[in-house]
Amino acid sequence: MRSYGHYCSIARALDVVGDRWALLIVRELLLQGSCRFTDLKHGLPGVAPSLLSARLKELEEAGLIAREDAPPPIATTLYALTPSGRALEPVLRSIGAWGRHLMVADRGEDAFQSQWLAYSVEWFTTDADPEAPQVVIQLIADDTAAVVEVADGSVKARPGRAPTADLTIEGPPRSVLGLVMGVFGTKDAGPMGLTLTGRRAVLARLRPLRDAVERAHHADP
Amino acid sequence: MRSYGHYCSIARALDVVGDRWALLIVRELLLQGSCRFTDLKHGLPGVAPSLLSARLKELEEAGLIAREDAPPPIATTLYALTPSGRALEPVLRSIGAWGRHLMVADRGEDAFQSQWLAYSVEWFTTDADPEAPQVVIQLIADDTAAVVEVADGSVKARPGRAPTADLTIEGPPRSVLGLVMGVFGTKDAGPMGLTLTGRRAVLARLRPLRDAVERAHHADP
DNA sequence: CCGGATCCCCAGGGATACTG
DNA sequence: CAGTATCCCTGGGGATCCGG
Repeated sequence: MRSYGHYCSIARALDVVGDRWALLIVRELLLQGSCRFTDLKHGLPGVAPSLLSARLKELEEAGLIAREDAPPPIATTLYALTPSGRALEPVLRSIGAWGRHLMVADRGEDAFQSQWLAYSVEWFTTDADPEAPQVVIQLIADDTAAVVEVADGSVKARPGRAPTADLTIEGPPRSVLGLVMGVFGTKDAGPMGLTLTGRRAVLARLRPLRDAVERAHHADP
Repeated sequence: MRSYGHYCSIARALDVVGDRWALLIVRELLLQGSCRFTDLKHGLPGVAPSLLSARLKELEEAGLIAREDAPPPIATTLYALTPSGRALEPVLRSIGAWGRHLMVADRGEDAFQSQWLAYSVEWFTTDADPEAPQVVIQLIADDTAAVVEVADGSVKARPGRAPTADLTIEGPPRSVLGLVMGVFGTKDAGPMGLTLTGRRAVLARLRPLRDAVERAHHADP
């Protein structure tokens, strides 16, 4: 990317990660951990392979990414974040927090992946009752799935399915996320195309963090 | 900007503010407050007026910016952030925090402005001794100046000059910021081209916050 | 199937000039 | 002062192809 030419830490940061797709590549490496070119490509629907290749090279030169040749049985190159790249997590968290208010709009054809479902819950909700016993919630959004474990005041989420869950929420991505993030309540679950199986009460354990944009509106309407 | 087409709050946020210059426009409005087209242009060296005009229109449509026609005596249009735009401050803070480690590199010809000097100090340093009386530090970097007031555990900084200061630090931007941010100590002030006037000891009141990238390296080297 | 490289084409953005 | 208009060029989307 062409430099902004400003002696300012924001501008210099954007000189490095302001290119198209750059921060989304970091997102995928953060969520997936060390992974292959193809895994990245799959986690970034719409990216041209040539562009992905070019960005990876740039980010490697900038010291955000390291490529490691996997040991013999695998014989492929893996991409991983360096400490400097991992230090971008707060940036992605704050951007994601700001972008939450854009998730209610239905754009229909957007791609969706299970790791995005997982990070949304883990980053933007908290355990409403740290003293209560652990609960497991299974989320199924279209063909993606994630397991949410709420316990000891923290919320952990990962792509995949659990053998057993206290509650299973199934439906389109917008509805699953909307319910989990508190955009609407269980009463509206039906009209939103959701199917809830199990103890609905455990949903109360998941408290959505206050949205940054809403908070700003409330502070100064 | 072309949409990424991901149903993910990070990607949707970048659909809105991922365009070139967009976040820097927000930076200027955050630092300068409500201001005119020309003020923005001046705070964004290198931007083409046509591009600035286009971005302002886009950001206005996205609801981040509002244009207000100033009252009669002025008769110009002012641009200001809406609450939604102001909610981007944590994003700019985290990006700026990550970009701090890029500020040591000397790129020589970079533009520099007093409001960037001010926010760097205010965002990334803290009062090392909240009980001690207020101190005022005058920073002069080339032709820009900022006043830093340290008191009651907080650091306030603004562009401009103070009638009187406990300490005046003058020199090239990289050196002034390097000293204030703790990259080097007062012993190296001479070689860095700095001139210190007043009580050097008050510099100890300014404690730089730990750099995110350094912290990441230390956690996992 | 993996990890790219190559090619074409268009839109986004840089530079400069110009106008209400 | 507050933008538009114009020109040009690069960056990136899309598809295809190629070596391992």
